[in-house]
Amino acid sequence: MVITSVDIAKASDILKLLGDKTRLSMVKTLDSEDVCVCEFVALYEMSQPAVSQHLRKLKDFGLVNEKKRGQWKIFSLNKESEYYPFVQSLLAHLPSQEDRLAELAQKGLRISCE
Amino acid sequence: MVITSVDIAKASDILKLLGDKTRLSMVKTLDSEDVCVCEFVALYEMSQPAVSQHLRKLKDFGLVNEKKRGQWKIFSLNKESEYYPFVQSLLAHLPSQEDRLAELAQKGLRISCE
DNA sequence: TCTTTATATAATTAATTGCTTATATAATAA
DNA sequence: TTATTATATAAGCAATTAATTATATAAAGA
Repeated sequence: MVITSVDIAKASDILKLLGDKTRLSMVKTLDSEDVCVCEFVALYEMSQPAVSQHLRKLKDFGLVNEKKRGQWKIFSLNKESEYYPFVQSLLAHLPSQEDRLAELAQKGLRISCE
Repeated sequence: MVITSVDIAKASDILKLLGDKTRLSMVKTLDSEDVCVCEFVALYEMSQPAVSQHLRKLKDFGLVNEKKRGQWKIFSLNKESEYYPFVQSLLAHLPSQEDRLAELAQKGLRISCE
């Protein structure tokens, strides 16, 4: 396994970004599936603007990509980011969030737009 | 390699703690050598109370240990912490801080108290 | 003893953060 | 067209953060 080096200042910026449980959970969730804004709103007890603002921060760091699908905005993890290996090594220690997405699907709150 | 799991809330707290370049640098530095407070004061352009406060936060999380040696307080990384594997996987991506310690030694600013 | 050195703690403050509400835009549905 | 749904942005605010200065304590040295 090749370990890419990230300078301290940039690394601490990324850790600060991920040092918020909502954003960290978002990134871990995106590690298994693409998710749209309204699904995140259903997933967290938080207003839609709050969710949008968290996602914007993740995007500003280039950690996630977004694409428009009809009225929905779908977010995905940017595996091309130079910081992806760094982030990935963190995510490996976190519990999978797939059950939370499954729960959402069971409530009929997942969108389908492919 | 066994990967230990850390829950999202605790992980985000640790990432927030390390999401400060001074504290992140301290932890990376301690990954190679034990360091006392006055050495950190020499290492960072920051007052002694600021350094003490950062070290206290690291200690409150159990990430570092301290021991008294005469008038000095020596800090070390707590490799017994349940979060050490998580932290270690981050540190692996950061550049070594050993040259900064060497520079300090060259200026005669390293203490010797063993 | 008195002074110096190393450290910790408390009070203060400026900057940052993460939410809220209000509002605007764009796409879809009726 | 009008209403609804999904999203983004702006303004405001309370809480948190990271530094500072001032001060206290303890150990070492003269």
